[in-house]
Amino acid sequence: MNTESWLAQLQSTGCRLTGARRAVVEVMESSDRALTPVEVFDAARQRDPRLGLVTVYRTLEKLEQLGLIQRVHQSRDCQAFLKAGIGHQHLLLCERCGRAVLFDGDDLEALFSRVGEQTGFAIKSHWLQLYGLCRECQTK
Amino acid sequence: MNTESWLAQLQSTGCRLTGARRAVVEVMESSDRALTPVEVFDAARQRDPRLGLVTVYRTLEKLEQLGLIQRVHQSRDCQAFLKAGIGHQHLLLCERCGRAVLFDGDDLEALFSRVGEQTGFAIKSHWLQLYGLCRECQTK
DNA sequence: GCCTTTATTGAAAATGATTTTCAATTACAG
DNA sequence: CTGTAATTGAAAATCATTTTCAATAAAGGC
Ligand SMILES: [Mn+2]
Ligand SMILES: [Mn+2]
Ligand SMILES: [Zn+2]
Ligand SMILES: [Zn+2]
Repeated sequence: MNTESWLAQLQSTGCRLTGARRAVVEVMESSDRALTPVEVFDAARQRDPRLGLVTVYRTLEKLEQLGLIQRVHQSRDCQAFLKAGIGHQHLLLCERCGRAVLFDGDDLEALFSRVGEQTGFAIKSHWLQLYGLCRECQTK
Repeated sequence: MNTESWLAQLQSTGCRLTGARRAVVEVMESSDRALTPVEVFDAARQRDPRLGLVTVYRTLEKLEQLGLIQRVHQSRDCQAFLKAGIGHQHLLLCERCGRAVLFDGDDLEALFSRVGEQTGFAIKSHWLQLYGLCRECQTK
């Protein structure tokens, strides 16, 4: 259960440990797909029925600041959140069920230097996402 | 002046040619950076002071459907629009001034097959954006 | 040019997501 | 256990976008 580690990190930055935060953390930490604030709200409310949507927004903001979750941009929903990986990674998303997988080890240096030369830009960072169908969704 | 070509395309799909559309087209066609609907509104209003923001939204939607402009997602603004290139291309954005450059000729096939094998996903499409500083912004 | 038809327009209202305000509650240091 | 300051949820405010609607004007036929 990684949940305790997330809660410990929250606590170490001066946050108090509440039922509302625990519920949101449990939902985010155990989800393998990006969730919108309302989806987090619906899931977390089952653990803490008093929970308000406002608190979900506030907790997501805190978790993002701590680098425990990341914002996921998609053509439709740009406000969904997913647990973050460690270090530089990229996302692979299932177009059907939304499942998300992180991967690393891209080698784009050659591309960067070519584009840098052609355009005169100094390239600082990049953003790569792959879309497809996960194993389960391929057979349905 | 490519503006006329955009207007002709609009007309060929049954649209009427109005001052409002002409203003929005001129702004989008001549901008080298992504603009939000309000930015388009402010710029286009100088050509057609009567212009309403609603019409900007409606015209941007039409231009996007025709493939003349594309939506640009960034960490902050996910609702900005930029003229589209031809065929499969990627974006390079200046982090300072917002200038946008399209480029093509990425070779990511090796990466796709490796990630596909490791994850079991069938990879269908991808999304790549580079960020950096344009030549002008490097020297300031 | 002058009608007629019908798409287009902008103002205002409606919607939906997010943020702010605020008084009541509660975690937790002492 | 107590005092205090952080946290909470409800309600109100804000902001971007969409819908509604009556007035306007583009384009085609004359
Ligand atoms: Mn990378
Ligand atoms: Mn590509
Ligand atoms: Zn799937
Ligand atoms: Zn620049």
